[in-house]
Amino acid sequence: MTKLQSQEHEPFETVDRAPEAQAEGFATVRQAHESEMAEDYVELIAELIESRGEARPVEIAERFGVKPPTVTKNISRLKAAGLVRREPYRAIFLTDAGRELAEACRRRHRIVVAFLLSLGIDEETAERDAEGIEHHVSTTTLEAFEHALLQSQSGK
Amino acid sequence: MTKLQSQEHEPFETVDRAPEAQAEGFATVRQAHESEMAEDYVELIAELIESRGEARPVEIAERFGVKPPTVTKNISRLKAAGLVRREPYRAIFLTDAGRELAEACRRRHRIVVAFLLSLGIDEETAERDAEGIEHHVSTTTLEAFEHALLQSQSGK
DNA sequence: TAGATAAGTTAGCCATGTCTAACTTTTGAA
DNA sequence: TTCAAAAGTTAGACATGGCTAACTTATCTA
Ligand SMILES: [Mn+2]
Ligand SMILES: [Mn+2]
Ligand SMILES: [Mn+2]
Ligand SMILES: [Mn+2]
Repeated sequence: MTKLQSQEHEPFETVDRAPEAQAEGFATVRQAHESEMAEDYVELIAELIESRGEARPVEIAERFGVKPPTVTKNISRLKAAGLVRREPYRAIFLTDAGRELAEACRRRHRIVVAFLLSLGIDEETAERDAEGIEHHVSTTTLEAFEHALLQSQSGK
Repeated sequence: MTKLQSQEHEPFETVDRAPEAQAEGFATVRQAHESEMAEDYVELIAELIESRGEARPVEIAERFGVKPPTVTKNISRLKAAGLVRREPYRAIFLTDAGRELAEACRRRHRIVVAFLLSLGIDEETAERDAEGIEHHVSTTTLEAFEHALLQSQSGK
């Protein structure tokens, strides 16, 4: 309660930023979008392997809501990136790097969802929003979410 | 404190969802990314008009951290979408539709930033993360952010 | 075990959003 | 008032991530 200044009608101040800082922000968003496909794929592949024993293109296509050729193309990109291992017409496996990335993404995903749920948001909305938000949450913000989550758990 | 079940080591449950619901979530993310360029542009254009009197391609390019030809191309897309009005080599104006979209985006942006700040996140990180997150926040979630913000204001 | 069906791939198309190089228009200073 | 510098545009390239159509391979069932 030490520093109120003068805003009455305006709910929150607009933060003024240097052009260069702002540009960096947009660059960060673009980078996040570049990694997004890989993150979502390894995450889903890990979950399919866990729940179904293996990850098959049909299933992946169904879960993402895309057509099979899209999956084929993207899987070959993941392979080129060293995240999956696989032979044509066979199931898909994660490399060590893929598994590590998947674990980090699943953890982040769970935290984001749990955090949204803790705000009283319904499950469907929490999952839908988290699917996009997760890729834009820095380590700092993720930690803040975890912290807030602990608070809400002890306080309830 | 009425419904603890049985998780001990696992911090949060993974929400199991029907393939179709999951696919819808990813479709929502893809749609958000389709509107993203338009949203960020009208938002920035509105801010430039407000602070500098007009919105010029050079300035837009600098703030986004992209090259001028990218701005030219994107502005022509916005024009085709009916969000801006403009003649070659002149400054850029928002149409009524553009102004409306800009206002909604600016409001949403401010709320997301304010919410992140309320979690104790530093300004730079809040702005950077918000730039991506804002496009994935549903009305429901935005309202939850506003609500949490009110709580944190009264409680502090 | 043959043949039908399901799964997966290939080829080629498209939209988006970025870039560089080269050109045009506007602006402003001498 | 000219002309150089700054601003803006055009053309053409590229990567990404979707798609359909047509083909190939694998699986299952009669
Ligand atoms: Mn996602
Ligand atoms: Mn996810
Ligand atoms: Mn943004
Ligand atoms: Mn995004």
